[in-house]
This record gives sequence, C-alpha cells and structure tokens, in this order.
Amino acid sequence: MTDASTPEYDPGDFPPFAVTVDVVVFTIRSGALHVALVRRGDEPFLAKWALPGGFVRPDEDLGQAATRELEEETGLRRRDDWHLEQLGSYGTPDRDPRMRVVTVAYMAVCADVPELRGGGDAAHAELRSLGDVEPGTLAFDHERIVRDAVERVGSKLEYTTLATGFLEPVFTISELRRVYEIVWGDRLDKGNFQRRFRDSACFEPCLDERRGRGRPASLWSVRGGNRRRRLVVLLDRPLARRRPDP
Amino acid sequence: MTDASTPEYDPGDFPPFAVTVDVVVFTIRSGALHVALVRRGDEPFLAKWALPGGFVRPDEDLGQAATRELEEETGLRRRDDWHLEQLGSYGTPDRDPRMRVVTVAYMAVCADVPELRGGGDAAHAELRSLGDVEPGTLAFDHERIVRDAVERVGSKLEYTTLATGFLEPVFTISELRRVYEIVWGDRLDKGNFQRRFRDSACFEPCLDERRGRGRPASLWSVRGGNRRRRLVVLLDRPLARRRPDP
DNA sequence: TCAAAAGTGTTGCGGCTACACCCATGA
DNA sequence: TCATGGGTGTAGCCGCAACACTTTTGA
Repeated sequence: MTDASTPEYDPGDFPPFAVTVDVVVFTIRSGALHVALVRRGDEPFLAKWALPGGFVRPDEDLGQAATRELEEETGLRRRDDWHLEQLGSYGTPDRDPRMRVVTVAYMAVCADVPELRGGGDAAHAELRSLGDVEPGTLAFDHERIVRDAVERVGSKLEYTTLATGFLEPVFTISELRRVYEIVWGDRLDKGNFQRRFRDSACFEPCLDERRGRGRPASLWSVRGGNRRRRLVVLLDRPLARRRPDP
Repeated sequence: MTDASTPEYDPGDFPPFAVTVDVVVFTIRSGALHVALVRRGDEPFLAKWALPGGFVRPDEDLGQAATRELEEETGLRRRDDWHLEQLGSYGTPDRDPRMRVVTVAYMAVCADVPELRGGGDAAHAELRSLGDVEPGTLAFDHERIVRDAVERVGSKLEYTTLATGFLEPVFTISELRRVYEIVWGDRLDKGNFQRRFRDSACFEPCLDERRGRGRPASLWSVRGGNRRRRLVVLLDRPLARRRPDP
C-alpha cells in the first residue's frame, strides 16, 4: 500500500525518488551469448559501458519505458516477438552517486540483429560477448544486474520455451540445442535432445525443411505461436541443467 | 543506467516518483494459508484491506524498508529466520489515483505468530485466510500482487526448502508435508514424501523426537541452518507439483 | 564416395508412484 | 488392545543417459 502510515497525506510529503528502467538485452552471435551495452557520454562513469535505460516518464508504464529506452538507445525495433520480462528492482541508496535512484531491471531475449544503431543520446551502442566484459568495467551496479539476468535466462531455459526467443520463429531442433549449449556452457546429447523436443507438446513441425551441408532438417515452431508473436510457455517436461556435483 | 539520455543532467530534471514497498506476509494457521493485511485509515480505499507497506525512506535500502514497514504495521518482529524476497515492481501510471507511485513488492514467509498488533499508523492489522479474501476487496492493485505472491510461493516449494519457513527451525517430516499440501491444495503420498526428504542432502535429523498421539516423530532441520537463521536453499532434487492435465 | 549433419534404436539404470505393510506410542 | 500417526518395503512403470547406428544430403 502507499500511505497507511501517513494519515495526514500531502503530495509533497513523500521523499522524491528517480525511477529508471535498465534492460539486459541478450542475443546469440557467432556462437556466444552477447549483451547490448551503451557507452556513457556523461559523468559519472563517463565512457564506461552501461545497460541501455533511462528515466521512466510520468505517464508511461514500466514495461513501455523499457521498450522505449531500448529502441532509443540501441535502435532495436519494437517487434512483437521479443521476449521482455521484469527482472527485479535495485535501489541501494548509494548506487548512483548523485541522487537516490531506484531502477527496475528488465531482461530481453531476441534473435540476432544485423547492427546496433548507437542512437538516442547514448554515445555508442554495441553488442558485446559476455566473456569479453571484464569484471569491474560496468557503470553503477550493472554488473550485478547482468549477473542476475544471466542466471535468470539460464534457469528459464530449464522449464520454458524461452530458448526459442534467440531464434527465428521457425527453427530446427539442432539450432535450439545450440542455444542451450551456448547459454549453459555445456554439451547436450544430440539424440536425447532431439527426442525430448520432438515429443514435447509445446512444439509443432512445419511442413518445411532447411537444407545445408548434411541431411535436411525439419523446421519447428512453438505451438500456438506464429511469425509475429512467438510464445514463451512452460515446457511440459522440464530439462534440468547438469550441475557440477560437489 | 540512469541518465545516458540526459547529457545536460540536472538534479531537478527527472520526473519525481514516490517509491513504496509492500509486503505479502504468508503464514499457515489452522490448516490454511494466511496473509497479513491492514485496514486502511485514509482515502483512497478508506477502510479497505491492503498490504502492509509504505514509503521508502531516503537513506534506506529497499529490503530494509520492507522489514521496517512490516514491523511498524503488524508488530511482526524482525527475526533472523524470516524469509524475505523481492517479488517484483508494480508501476502502472494509474495504480494510485493521487500520484505516480511505483511499489516494490516483497514476499515474506514466517512461522505462525500468536497475534498481530495493528501497530504504527495502520488502523488494524490481521491475518486473513486466503480463501476468505473476496475478489475485488483489496486496495490498489494489491489483489494482483497477492496472486503473484501465491504463485511464487507455490512454485518455490518445488525446488527450494522454502516450506520450512512456515515451520519452527526444527520440524517433523509430516509437518513439512502438511505445508506442501496446504499451499498446493493437494494430497501427497505419506511414504514417498517421507523418503524423499529423509534422503535429501538438504536436511539433517536432530537426535530428538516429538511425541504425540501415535509413534514419536523424529525431528529434522535444514542442513547448515540453526534456530536463529534457517536456510532456504535449492533442493537437491526438485519435487514437481501435480498439474491438472488438460 | 566421402564427410557432415539429421535423426532413430536400444539397453540399462534409477527414480518415482501406488499401495501394502510394520512400528511405537497414548489412551 | 485399539486407534493413531510415523515410518518402511516393494513391484512395476517410465524416463532418461549413453552410445551405436541409420538416413539423407552437398561436395
């Protein structure tokens, strides 16, 4: 609730906060998990890498703000088949040296994009491989946010169809397997994975196939999804990551 | 990030928001899941039930604010063995009719408490059975928040030791099973549940037992926990809820 | 004809469900 | 000695990991 503790309510009574959104955009490029970062054009953290984001406007919803900032700062178009979900809020009093800022972090997953336009007011926007992001080089608490997002996307692969968000709406099962292998950093058995997803009620085969070097692969999509709006739904049977045993 | 989009930054530039925390406190009482609610003493939603919560202070962390508000409005003492976790943020522009408020929702799980003191400025605080909360009777968007919290606690029982948060630090396996049955609204096989948790590496037996009507039950605790600080950790093997098949 | 990639078969182990059964106690 | 709740045994099924194998293509 908002003010059961302030019986003598007055609009000027509350401590004013700045509220921002930050977005962790994941995509897969050249076989590695990448995240979209912008180079800061101002103090503090001038010239450091940061997540795309910015102030929430007085009349917009939090999710809208995330979409807008992403578009402004990276040029990524709002496409219906993005997956965007709220990650959590970060509001330590000293996380911004200038003032009290609470940020609502979002996580987005999208298929590879040809080029990031360093648009808006962000000096420069770029997809960077997670392995290339040196610890301690991100502005604010963004390293922590990225860590939390990586953990979230990894665990969501276990029990949802989120992996398809990295691919085109129509994909082969091998492509899907490669997503899992890249995000989890592990090898998965080709045959078992094949069966697992072929037999899942969450996917349906298209009648088309993709030709490459070897035998053609049949194409699949998320059941109920289509080219414009792809679905992230619960897997009928979860696929547990292998955890290193102690 | 916070202001890559405002190169000419000025502390007065940002749109001011109010930031609050709201807490969904769960406990089990008389065999039913209960949630702590306060009765509002002011407009809007005068005399309606709402979640305990309030403004975040300029110098405190979000989690601290949640703990403080809970203590002030319900009299629940800060005990080390509470489980408190962030649920998510809710910031639709019109969720508070007076002004723009973003709330960070938290979920807490605690063992049954003897009595709620309707302290602080909240007119009245009470534990109410979830089944008795009529749809449409909560202030703001608190019904939505409670729904999300119920879903979260249910799913967390599947893969963590969160269920122990409803019990004393030392408990019997049957008590634990009853927590699952109440939260999930389902019967679980006594023998299979017994084995499952007896064999889990997450629990360890105390050398004590509890005597009641039948055969004495041996007491257990979370491995690594103790009476002051009980642990919520990942179960070595998840326990999937039965989902109604379509 | 060979390499490459898709896809299937098969076997064995382990966990899980269902249900019957035994155990230890208080009344 | 009976009711009550704690706890164990067990048989069968099902899923899954491992790995060998077949299929279908491009070069």
